[in-house]
Amino acid sequence: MSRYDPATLEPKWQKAWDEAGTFLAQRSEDKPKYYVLEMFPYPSGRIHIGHVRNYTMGDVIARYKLSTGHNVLHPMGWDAFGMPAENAAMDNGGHPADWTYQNIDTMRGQMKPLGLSIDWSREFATCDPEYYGQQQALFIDFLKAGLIDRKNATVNWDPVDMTVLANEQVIDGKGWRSGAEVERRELTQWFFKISDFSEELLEALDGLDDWPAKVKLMQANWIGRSRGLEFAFGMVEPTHGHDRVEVYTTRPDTLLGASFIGISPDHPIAKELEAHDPKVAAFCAEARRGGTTEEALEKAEKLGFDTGLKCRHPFDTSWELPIYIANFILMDYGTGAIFGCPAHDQRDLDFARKYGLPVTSTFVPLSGDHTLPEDGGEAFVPPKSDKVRWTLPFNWDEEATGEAAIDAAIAFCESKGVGHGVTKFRLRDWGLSRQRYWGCPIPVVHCETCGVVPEKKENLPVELPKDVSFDIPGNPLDRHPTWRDCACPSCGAPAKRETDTMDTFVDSSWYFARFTAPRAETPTDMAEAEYWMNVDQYIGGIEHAILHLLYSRFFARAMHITGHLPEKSKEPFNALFTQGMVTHAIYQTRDENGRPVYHFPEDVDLRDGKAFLSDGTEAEIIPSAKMSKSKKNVVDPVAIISQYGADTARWFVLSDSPPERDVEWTASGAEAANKHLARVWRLASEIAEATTPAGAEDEALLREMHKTIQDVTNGVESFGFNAAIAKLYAFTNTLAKSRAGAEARKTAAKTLAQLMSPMTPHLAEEIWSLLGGEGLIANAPWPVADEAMLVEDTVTLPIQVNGKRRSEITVAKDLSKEEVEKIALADDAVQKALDGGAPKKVIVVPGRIVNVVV
RNA sequence: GCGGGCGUGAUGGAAUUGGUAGACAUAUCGGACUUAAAAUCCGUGGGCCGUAUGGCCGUGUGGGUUCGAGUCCCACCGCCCGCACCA
Repeated sequence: MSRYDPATLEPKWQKAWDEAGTFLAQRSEDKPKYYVLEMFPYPSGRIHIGHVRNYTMGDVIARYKLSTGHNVLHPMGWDAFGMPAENAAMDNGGHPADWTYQNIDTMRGQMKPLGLSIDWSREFATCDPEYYGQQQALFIDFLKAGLIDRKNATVNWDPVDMTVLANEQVIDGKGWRSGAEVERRELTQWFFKISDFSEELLEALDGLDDWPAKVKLMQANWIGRSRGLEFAFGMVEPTHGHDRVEVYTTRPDTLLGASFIGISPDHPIAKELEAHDPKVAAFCAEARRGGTTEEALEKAEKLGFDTGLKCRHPFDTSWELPIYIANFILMDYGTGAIFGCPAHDQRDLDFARKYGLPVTSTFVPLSGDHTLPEDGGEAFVPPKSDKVRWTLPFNWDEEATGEAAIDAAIAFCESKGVGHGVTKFRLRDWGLSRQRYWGCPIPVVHCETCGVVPEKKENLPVELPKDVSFDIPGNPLDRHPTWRDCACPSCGAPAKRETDTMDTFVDSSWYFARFTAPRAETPTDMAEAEYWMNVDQYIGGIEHAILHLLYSRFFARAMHITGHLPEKSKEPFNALFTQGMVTHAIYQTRDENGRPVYHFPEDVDLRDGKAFLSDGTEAEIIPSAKMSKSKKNVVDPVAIISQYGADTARWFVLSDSPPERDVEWTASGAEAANKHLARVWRLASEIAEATTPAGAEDEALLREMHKTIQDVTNGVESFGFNAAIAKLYAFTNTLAKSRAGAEARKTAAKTLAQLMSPMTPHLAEEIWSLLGGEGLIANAPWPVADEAMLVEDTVTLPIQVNGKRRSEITVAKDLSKEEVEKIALADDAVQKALDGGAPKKVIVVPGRIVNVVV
């Protein structure tokens, strides 16, 4: 007998699918459609095992939906703009486009052997001018619809390289290449007005029933709706034309605990002072040091500068509060000014202690030991829903929750004419400008007479020039000799092109819509979008829970407003699944200085759970670490496929862990997966030649088969791939041991192949054809469990005594509670526990359990 | 720092969502087949006590709710994801 040989059978079936056009998405009204999409990859150069897992999951769904009678759309493309291509050009020369397209070719070549059911005819890369030209058309439509704005934003400025840095290029507050201290600088930028949709994006989360609750919660917190008070502190002495400081606070109830006013270094008052006072200028320069991330701001040492200016408290004009410039206040938030209440905010308390400012509690706990912050305790910050005792209420009960107090405080302030209650959102507008070459050019022109003018649509795409160099920092578009110069689309006079390009999040915010009509002359084709949208199942990493998904939700709305998507697509992803990573053990030794040295898995021998190098040295095993090239704990899918075949890789990445969690890649696990597939192949080959007559064991096998159909179907439907695979293992064991007749075993083996076909499609096709299945298994209708074969007439119930399992009974399935109780109480173990007495209580959960309390 | 999540045998994990903890798989050990090895097949497989029937303990740690907790609540510890210019 020949053996399981994926190296010949996998290409054979891939060719068969190709020739039959099995996975070309077909629009037809006679079948329901199903659109399954995995987040498309960045073309980094090689696929990694995480891609294999991600795309295999999508493939299982796609193939399952195909066999349940759907027109399936399962496309693939490339998120191809971005910094790595420019960094490669800087480091090694060459052009970002060449680097990117070569990587795409490599990765496509690595992906195709996986046998994914992808409609490759729809493939595109976001750096194709055909794609980004349509993106420019969208930009122009958004601009005309008032969905885009221009204003200032803070960026990381590298004063040595004279360039804007991405957050990831700022390491410990220093530029990654220059090592210079980064400073925060303001620049005029383009913005999508996503904050206009804050309320809607928040409210609509409720309708996303098939999204993970945690993702919806993260988005809700990110959008961050808050109710607060906007009001002004009058200044004791006006300065440079300013006589008041506008603040927004979510805790107006603590207004009587106010201690100081804090303003951003970029606040208009701070800027005035900076221009006139070198000491203020020095402080502001110091305060602007470091990166722009929220994390950096929160973790930085809190610094303040006493301006000497004072404000009056709105409730008591004799009460004067000092105005500090503080480095932790961002101009982008609220009004760029706050009042500090040290008793009820730890950051304000640290600040107050550092600068010797007063601390006044406005409420204390209802009971228990409490050291007041004025006496050296921590800031008291209970949840707003907790009741506390107020020592300084204005118009509410002494015992009230923070929530009630805030509402009462807003009402009180409004009645006194001190400000007004407002609802604000944390969500900021989406700054899309990037001072980089390798992105979609922003299609506008700056004209001296006409101002900012959008490019004419017939001139799209505004293509990136090819003749650029990356030998000096900064954006090559800025210094390109001719590309910048153009004619104003409005008046025809000489003008300058915008040299900023778009954030790569823009590219990925509508690619799912483009897949429905990837060659259309407009961004989308409404008929195609009507048919294929929405994405029925979207699959990707949890790291995209907020930004990518929120931006896509905004884009879908904006595309609807501008007539590029139907109403129903305002929420473009019906269901979302976030999968875990693939991890791998790290093998580590130490050099003479105690520094870690890492070793590739293929250079390590595993014996008795220990790892040894070729020279016999034992290496430490660090399990389940995120794969990283520097730690050398990577496995190359290409090597796995050539060693075991794609089906083994696919089977393994699905088998060991629930899809939403991380899975640990182990050599022994991959080996075992391969052995199992070889066993299934052997089993099917034997069954193909079997001639045993029908017999008494047929029914037991078929019953088990129907149960397996049910379990595997449920598993696939609910993303329980690992559980489905466990059932398939169990059923393979049953089939291997079965003495049923040849016909029953053939039926069982064909069904087994069908149930395995979404995971191991090549092996499944091979078995299907071996056992005389009709056509391709990929097109065969999914097996349906026969309800009659699932019914059991008896059930085994565990008997607990005081919650501990002591015995079990087997009873008729529909036996009454009273009868079950009677049988349970008669059980030896129960009798022994009762010791002649009567039970205190008997709990009978039908079909589940009996618990006797003694 | 803030927001979100995760934690079960030597290992990856299962558990019908509050009802028999450890399915399925890996490592290990034992056996069959073989001159031998590989492959394959059968068995063992949380800890402790016991020849065994069985008993006690056990889901990161500590507490709580419940007839019953891996599952719910509170606190703590550890790890992971995100924090708006990485993709």
